[in-house]
Amino acid sequence: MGATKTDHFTDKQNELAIILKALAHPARIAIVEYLLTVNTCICGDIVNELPLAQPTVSQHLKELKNAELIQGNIEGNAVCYCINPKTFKKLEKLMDVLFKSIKKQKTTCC
Amino acid sequence: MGATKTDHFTDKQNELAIILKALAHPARIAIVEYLLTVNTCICGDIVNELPLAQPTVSQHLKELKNAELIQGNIEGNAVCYCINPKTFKKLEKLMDVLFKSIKKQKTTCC
DNA sequence: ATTTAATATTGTAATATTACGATAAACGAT
DNA sequence: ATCGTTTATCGTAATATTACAATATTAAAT
Repeated sequence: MGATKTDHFTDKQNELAIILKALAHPARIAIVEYLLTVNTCICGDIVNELPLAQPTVSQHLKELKNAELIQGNIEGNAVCYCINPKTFKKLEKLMDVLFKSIKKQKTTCC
Repeated sequence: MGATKTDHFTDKQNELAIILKALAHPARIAIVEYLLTVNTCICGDIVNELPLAQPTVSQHLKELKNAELIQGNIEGNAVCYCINPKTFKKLEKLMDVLFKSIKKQKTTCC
């Protein structure tokens, strides 16, 4: 016990859960929003922007990168980060299925 | 250390993170999807539907209820659950801001 | 009043997340 | 080669999440 029983759920359910989980932290939302305003920046810029220590920011960046929500390219001794629109589009599609289902529902509740 | 530093982020960032976190588990996505197909059901139906023990399902339902993604109405000795469309619409609006920003971005990356 | 059925809560073990200091690794500049 | 800059990783403490057995609660049925 303790670990999520991913085996028992569908691939789509697990995939959506992984992307949502990567976004489900205010620091990571802030990073994404920041990247959307500046388009591109190095890790140090994000460290300056957030009220968190450098290793913490680095860890959040790693999680966003693992979920493929962002991309990091090495530029000399710095790393240039940016949004990976592909994953966001995938997320949008998955969420759209949910949102459309909700709009189709007629009964409010029991 | 250990706890999320919610104080340092905006209300919107925290609000979105809380809703996403509530959805960011395959079991809870499965519950939401199931509720969307049946519109309304009692807790026991969800327990039968999922590969999880009754207390685990009850805990997931509580989290979805805390985030106001679902609603639970007492019906005799059973509890009738259903989707709360309001929160999903709020989520859709918050996500739409992100998705639109991504579409506006011209530069792919560094 | 007792029994049955449906949920919730409590307690707890296993695991995961969050945060950061200390340190390492990688590169450019001197 | 050494130094400064930038980022990642390691180690670790605090906290949160996930899961379930056992138990409690609630209400209907007998």
